[in-house]
Amino acid sequence: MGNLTDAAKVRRSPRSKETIREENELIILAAAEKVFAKHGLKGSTTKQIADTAKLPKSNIHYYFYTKLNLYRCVLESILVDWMKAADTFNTFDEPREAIRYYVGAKMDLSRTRPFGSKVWANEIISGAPEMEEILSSKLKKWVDSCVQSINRWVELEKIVNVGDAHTLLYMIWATTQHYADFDYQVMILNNGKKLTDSEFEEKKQQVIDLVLRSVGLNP
Amino acid sequence: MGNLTDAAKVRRSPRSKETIREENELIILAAAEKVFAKHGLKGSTTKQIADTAKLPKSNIHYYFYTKLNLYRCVLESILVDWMKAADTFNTFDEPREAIRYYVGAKMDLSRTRPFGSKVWANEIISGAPEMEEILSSKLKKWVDSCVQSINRWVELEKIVNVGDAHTLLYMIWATTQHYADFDYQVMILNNGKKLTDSEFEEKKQQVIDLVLRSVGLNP
DNA sequence: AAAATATTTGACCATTTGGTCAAGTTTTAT
DNA sequence: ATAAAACTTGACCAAATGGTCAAATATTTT
Repeated sequence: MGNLTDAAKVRRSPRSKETIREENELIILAAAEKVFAKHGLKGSTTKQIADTAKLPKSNIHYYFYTKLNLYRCVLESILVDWMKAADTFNTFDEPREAIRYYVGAKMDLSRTRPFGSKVWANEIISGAPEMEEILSSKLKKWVDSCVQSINRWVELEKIVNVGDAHTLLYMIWATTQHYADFDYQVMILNNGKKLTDSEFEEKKQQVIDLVLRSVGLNP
Repeated sequence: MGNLTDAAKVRRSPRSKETIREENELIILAAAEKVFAKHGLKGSTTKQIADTAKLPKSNIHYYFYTKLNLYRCVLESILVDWMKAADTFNTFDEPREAIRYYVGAKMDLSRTRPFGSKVWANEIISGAPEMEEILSSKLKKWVDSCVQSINRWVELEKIVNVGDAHTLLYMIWATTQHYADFDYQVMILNNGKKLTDSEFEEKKQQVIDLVLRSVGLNP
């Protein structure tokens, strides 16, 4: 057993300086995202998160103080990725390109970070008690500028008149996030097998085409 | 205080025979649907449900034994409404009518029974631990026949080729259920006001038109 | 009317929960 | 080298939880 201690020493030494905090925070955030995705804020326990992170429970509290604070940190960390995809929407002049890029990016996020999407879904479903501010400030502003873009495209007759631009946005959000939030259902209806990468790329293209046609654009 | 007892007697007497159980079960189911929608299975407490139902906690256990059993009963009761709307999809020959009717019915359900939709959403998000059987039997069968209908429409060139028919179905589900599951977000982005009945009818028509165009049909 | 059945309810309990704390260990700064 | 700061962790706690039970009340059956 003596050499085991030596091995541990060797393994631990390269882990240098202030990275300890960073590393552990990332481990805990990832574990928390997974657990919160499955059970929501109230349904998740700090012990579950600790076990998932393979750390003692006290450690979770040492880094994040309370469960609620950890939950907020998870939500915020998801928002960063969320906003990156969103920001591009208004940078394209042509609706075809804007929709293609944005829908594609949202589909990719659903694929790469399904737990994050689920945590957000849970939060909104339960009345967004922690995210009310962000929704009515940050998100509201982004949506307003999106709506303007869409309305301009309608005026320029680049897309058909969809009535309320929000309706189109909601369709895009709902459809793309469905592949993350309801991935289990998607799997069951795919004969119990998870979508392969190439299958997912197919669906992504199909979703893009559906959305394009829905506003009168020929894919 | 004597007449208060008399009043109670008078009020209670018309409540006849075996309706006691029926009445209470309905009250508890409604309360449970509301609470489960907000907090999920694990996050909800029997006390919350009891308070919402304005009954003592023991009463909930008397009628439904355990929290898990009550949860299952709620899910089943929602499924009934769900399936009613679903059954009609394959009764129409023309895709335009089938889509119009089905999307309309799903939107109406989102409006009239948002809590039910949320409970299902929560259940699927958390991996459908209680509904796995139903998903892979009942739902799978219905979806398969739906997919056939859609594929036939494609062959007859009544709608454009959407690739995998599932993609279209998911878009319909996701978009319509968005108005229930994310109603809080919809409200915030509607300047903090709930959608009025006439606003909702507008959105419903817009969703129908988007879906119709997405498969190449002119609304 | 009285026996049998169904409903109501408060008191109670073992378990689980989020969170604290202090004693130990490791890493960094001097 | 050694003091200071940061990290680790098991033991612990008050509050909340799902569920039980028996006694009281109401309803139905005979």
